[in-house]
Amino acid sequence: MSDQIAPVSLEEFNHRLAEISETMPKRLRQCAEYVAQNTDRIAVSTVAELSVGAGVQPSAFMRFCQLMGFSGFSEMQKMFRETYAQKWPDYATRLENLRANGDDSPSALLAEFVEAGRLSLENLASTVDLETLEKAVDVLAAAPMIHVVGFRRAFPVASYLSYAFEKMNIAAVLHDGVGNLNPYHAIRKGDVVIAITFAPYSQETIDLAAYAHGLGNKVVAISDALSGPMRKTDALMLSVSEVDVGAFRALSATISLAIALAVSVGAKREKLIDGK
Amino acid sequence: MSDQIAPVSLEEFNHRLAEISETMPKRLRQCAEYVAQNTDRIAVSTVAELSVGAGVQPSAFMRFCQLMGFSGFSEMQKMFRETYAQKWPDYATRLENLRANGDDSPSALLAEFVEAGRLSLENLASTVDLETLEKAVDVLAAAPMIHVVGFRRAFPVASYLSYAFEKMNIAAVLHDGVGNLNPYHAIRKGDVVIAITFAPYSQETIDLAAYAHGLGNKVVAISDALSGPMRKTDALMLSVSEVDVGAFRALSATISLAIALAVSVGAKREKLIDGK
DNA sequence: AAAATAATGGAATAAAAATTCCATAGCATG
DNA sequence: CATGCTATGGAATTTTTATTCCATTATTTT
Repeated sequence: MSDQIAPVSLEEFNHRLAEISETMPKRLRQCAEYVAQNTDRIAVSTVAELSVGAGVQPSAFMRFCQLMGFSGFSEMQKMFRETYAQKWPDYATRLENLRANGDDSPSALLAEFVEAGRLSLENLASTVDLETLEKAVDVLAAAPMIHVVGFRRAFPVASYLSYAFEKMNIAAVLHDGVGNLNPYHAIRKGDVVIAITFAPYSQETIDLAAYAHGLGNKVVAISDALSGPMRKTDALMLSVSEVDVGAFRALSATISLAIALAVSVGAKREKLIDGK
Repeated sequence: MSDQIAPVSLEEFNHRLAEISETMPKRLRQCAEYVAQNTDRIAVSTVAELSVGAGVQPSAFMRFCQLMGFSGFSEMQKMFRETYAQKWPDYATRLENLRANGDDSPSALLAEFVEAGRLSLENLASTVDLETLEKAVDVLAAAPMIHVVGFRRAFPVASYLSYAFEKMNIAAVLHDGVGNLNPYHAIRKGDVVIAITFAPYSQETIDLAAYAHGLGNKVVAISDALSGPMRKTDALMLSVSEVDVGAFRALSATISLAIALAVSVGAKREKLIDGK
């Protein structure tokens, strides 16, 4: 076993690998070779699998881990699993720390929201369901009228969507609940509804979507989970998970998705007009 | 155990999750919720870890796996480990993949907005004027009533601000222009106005801010430049520069700043109350 | 309100995986 | 070519992890 301290990051790991692989015996060098080429598999494989891949015995692989400075395979794997998870730090814990420090200064809060926003955006980029997004664009591009609905914390998103539609000369109404007018009359056959709602889901939004669906109309939903009550309306579900800061979220990802959707619809419509 | 066939891809998995999660009992729904939000952890975690994450017993998590169509956790994990390699590429690559689908495809546009949002947030973090921000928090925390005003593309920001204030039980009104009522009567001496406006600046917003300033009231402005017409109102100017995508912007930075401002005010008020 | 059914928690068990150990094979050195 | 040292393979052991089972608790139905 090496008396060296174990690497704690990918960089350190690679450095040590390069450093010692020269002087390794044959089998262990095979391990080094294989590991260098398949770094990404370490987090999700067993010693048995890796040793087969490297063409050595499990015990040989074990010795390799120890030479690298770890106590064994498990410890080495732990490092890789943690590196992978690093992108999603535990926000609950971080917030607790923040609270514990009494650090609710404006700048600390702003930093939190900025960081939460960045994470949410990254996550959006890697989890968005492109197929559904494209279907939603098609449906909306063909709609004679778009109804946008979203209350409470979804309302800013709804209002921004209708602003964007207006700017692009796309027929759209924002159902804002002003005057408690019955919005149902406005919905005609063929119209499309964009419903935005997050847990706890607001009943008005769900009802409107359900009503439109009952008429045989298409519904596009923007929500924070694939499950949720919009499911019943057969909606094209676009789910976004925002990283919360305390009881609030910055809506960065949701608004980005919404505006991208709107602009895509605009682009698609232009294409359709040009095509004719 | 379900007689359904097990999902073999992330899409299938998500689909099935959405499909059955409404009809699940409480604990299993907790699992579904947690899994939907932490898909990336499954490949590198144990049942024990995931079940504490979801707040359930390991056996409950087990039943969840079976309901999803797998024989057990191991089989489910296998699916995630196999698709793991595709998720490993970093954020830059994922963005490229989004862009690869053609210039004005929804995914390329989304990538643009995501990237613009990230840049804007970075920029916000490094350029925000902390001193002004803190002054604004102080002023707002002391206000008997907060008036929020912002039209057109600033309106989503304004509405989110008033949502946040409402949630924190802070007296605030959103001047939304509905009914063309004269908003000036609502403004009393000592009230504070938050005015949000971007070029081209909307006259109503400027007028309201100027009126409040004329009464001797404080004005907090969120805008896209330090100059601009709000200057005249002696406002505490918070400037945010958003990166545009074509004619649109994702508002990520502006909303983050706004919500951080609101939450800071809430925190400050609590402190003031505790102090007395 | 009682009975039946479904859900849950927790401990017991089974399975899988990691780790160690040791006998043997290879290799260099005198 | 014998001796000591290192490397190796494979089986035995230990540890961790998944899975099952059942008693208890909720929920629904009659």
